[in-house]
This record gives sequence, structure tokens and C-alpha cells, in this order.
Amino acid sequence: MNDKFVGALRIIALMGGIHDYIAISSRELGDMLGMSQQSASKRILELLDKGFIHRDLGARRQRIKLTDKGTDLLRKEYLEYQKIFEMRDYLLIRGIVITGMGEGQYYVTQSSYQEQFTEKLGFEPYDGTLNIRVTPSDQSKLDSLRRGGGIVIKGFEKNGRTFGDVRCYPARIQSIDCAIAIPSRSHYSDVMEIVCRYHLRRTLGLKDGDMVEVRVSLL
Amino acid sequence: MNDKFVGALRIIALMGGIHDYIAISSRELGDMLGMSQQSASKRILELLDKGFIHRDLGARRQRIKLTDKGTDLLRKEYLEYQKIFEMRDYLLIRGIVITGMGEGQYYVTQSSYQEQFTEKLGFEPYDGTLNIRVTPSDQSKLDSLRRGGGIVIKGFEKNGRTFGDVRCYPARIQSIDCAIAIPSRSHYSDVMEIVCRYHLRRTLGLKDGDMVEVRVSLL
DNA sequence: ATTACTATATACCGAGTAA
DNA sequence: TTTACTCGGTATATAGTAA
Repeated sequence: MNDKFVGALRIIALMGGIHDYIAISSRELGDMLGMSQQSASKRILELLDKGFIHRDLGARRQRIKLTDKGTDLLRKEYLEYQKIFEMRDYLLIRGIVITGMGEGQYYVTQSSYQEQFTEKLGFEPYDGTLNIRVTPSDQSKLDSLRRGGGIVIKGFEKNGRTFGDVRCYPARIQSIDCAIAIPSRSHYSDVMEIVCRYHLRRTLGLKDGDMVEVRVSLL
Repeated sequence: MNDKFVGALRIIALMGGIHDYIAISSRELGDMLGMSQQSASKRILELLDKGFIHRDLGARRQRIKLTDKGTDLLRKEYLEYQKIFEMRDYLLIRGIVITGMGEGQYYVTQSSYQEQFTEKLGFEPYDGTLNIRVTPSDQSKLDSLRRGGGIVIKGFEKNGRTFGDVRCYPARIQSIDCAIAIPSRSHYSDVMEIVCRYHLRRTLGLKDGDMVEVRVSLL
């Protein structure tokens, strides 16, 4: 379906079009795709029509950048490859145990979140989270999770304060079922929070600085 | 070129065909690719012809698995996506540790800067900076940071002297949170200054001439 | 139920060329 | 130089059907 679009999108992304507008002529794109200038021009029009790219058609050179929809399409493909090469249905994320700032506990104990956790994840969470600082080489995996998919726990308002959506993925640590929780409006961070029915530190005898492996299910 | 093959190869791989033979009918494959049984059958023949898959055509059901060539094709695609997304949210800048001229320390110890660092970066900086001479091939990355974005630390006047704005980017060295600081009215330079809550030289055991990698967040 | 042939319909590509 | 028409040739997909 979108098969024929990803080739062109990937080239544009690789040239920097995932960050910002880049100047690229239909001839250049055609060369890189192994097709004619005419076909590349048509492909660009199709991408535009599908909403995968933005274009700024200057007098001399057109400038192109990916839309969020275009980026999401590529990210979805990326996740497929991760599934194939990392594991079948899991993503293995490594990190070390750290002490968080108590935010997780604050969130988990909100009754609205708690009810949804129980309903959508199938367990009643312990009133605290385990914080993992993800190793640099696995941070791109965490980012893929941040972007889409997972189970959405709806946010709510209470006493004038807004609690945003939280994205969850079922996971396991040493064969104990748990879930990783990612606030939707989360800023850049290499910290991953784990919710679980048990007090993971006690149950697994974990202390700060211990290395753990989390197997995250991709549905 | 091989564009039309990867879709089918990916599905076969995802079903386990990257490890071992799997039973998959042309109808099933067609459904998953959004095409007819006839077309999927033809596609399988083409994959066979190109040497991307092995097939064991049993009486009832055919069994398929990827060849090394097929796996390599997918792996090459995977690498492309890694390039795209590893670079999307981070910039990796390499350089060597050098001894600066004490300017960094002079700046960081100004109380107005210090307060803003604490508020906007979330840590109170150690009263000195780590100076990195950026390797030539990464200097264009430094330049793009100089141009815009980041967190702005406002300048001020004191005793008739003007302290200009400083642009900061959250960053990490070996999983230690830090930030790179770039004076706004800075001239061209291949030196990058790092502010951090810790004395990085001591904490990481760095000395002049050591190579370091700084992972800069683009927000 | 399969896989895969043939014949026909459709989508795609690129040469020529206009703006 | 660009981008992007039209149009004719080719490659690709499907329906019908055989084995």
C-alpha cells in the first residue's frame, strides 16, 4: 500500500529532511531512487497528496521536509525491523536501577490511573515505580516506544491539576510481569518507569546501580 | 530495485522465516500484503528466482525460509532506519579533552547564570567547565547548534561589564547528565564547553587528550 | 483445500516537451 | 536551469481456471 512511498521518504529523511527543510531536486531524488526525473517529480506530488511531506516550492529549488505522518510511517517500519532483528515480539532494554524523584509514586496512587491500570494491564500496581536509567545504546528503542503504540491510560483533571495520558507497554523483568509507563507529554529523558503488582526492589532484591534487562512486549 | 521484495521478505521474517522454515500459503501471504493469491504466488516465484528464499514445496503446504541473501537485504534496510532515527533526537559529537583558559569557570560562577542553570537545566553546576576540542568532522554539528534552538540563559550587566546570552543543550557523557553551553556572541570556535553538576574530570577520570563522546539532545 | 498458468486490465515509467 | 504535463510502451496485478 504505502510500500512505494517509503523509499523516497527514507532518502529524504536520511538527507536531513526529518529535522528540517532540505533542498532536493526531482532529478537528485530520481537518481538516488534509480528512476527518472519525471517519475521522481510525480512521486513527490503523490507524497504531498498523501500528506507525508511538506514542500516549499521556491523559484529555483524546492525544499522538502517530512510531516509527522511521514515520520510516523518510517518509525512504524523501523519498529517492524526491530521486531525482526531484536526479538520476535519483544524489545530488550537494558539499564541500571536508580532512585526517582517520587513522581511515579504520586501518579500511581491516583485512583483514576490505578483503576485503568487494573483494567487494562490486568494487575493492581504497587504504589511506587521502579526507575531505570536506560543505557545509551538502547535509548533509541525507548524513543520508539515513546512515539506510538502501546496501551493508553487516559489522563484526567483533579483539583485544577491536569494529569496527562500515560502510554504503557506490558513487560517482564526476570519473568515477573510488569509494565513500563511513559507519560505522553514527557520531555527528553533516559529514565524508564516500571509499574508492577509487587515491590520490585524487594521482590528481586534490587538496589541502586544494579543492571536489569526489561523485555518489553510490542503487543 | 529490490523495493518490491522487502515487503514480502519482512512478513516471512516476522512469521519466523528468518530462523527456520515456516508454513505459509500464497493466499495468506497475499492477504498480509494486501494482494491476490495469484500475485503472492508470483512474488514467491520471483523471490525464489532472486535467491532471497528457500522453499520446500510439500504436497499440501509450502514451507519457506529466508536465505542469507534475503536476511542481508533486510538487515541493510534495518541499518538505514537506524541511521535515520539514531540521528533524529540526538547529535553525537566527538572530541578530545583540553584545558581551557578559565573563562568557563568565570562565567559559571556568576550568580545570575548559576540561578538560571539551576532553574532551566535542573542541576546546580560545578564551578568549572569541561573543554572539548571537537573533531573536525563533527564541527558542522557544533555549528548547527550555534545557529539556534536550545535553552537560552539570559545575559546581564554587572560592574559595567556585559555578559551575553548563553545557549544550552541538555547532553550526556557516558550517561552522566550535563549540558553544553555556547555563548551567543561566540566567534567561530572548535571548542565546546560542558557544564555539569559534577567535576567531570574527576568523576570520569578524564585527562587532557582523552577522547570523549557527547550525546546532545535536540529536545 | 493447494500452486501457478494464461489472458486481460491496470498501474507505472520515462521520453518529449511546456512553462 | 527548474517542475510537471501528456502519451505511449512496459511491467505488474487480477480473474478465470487447470492440475
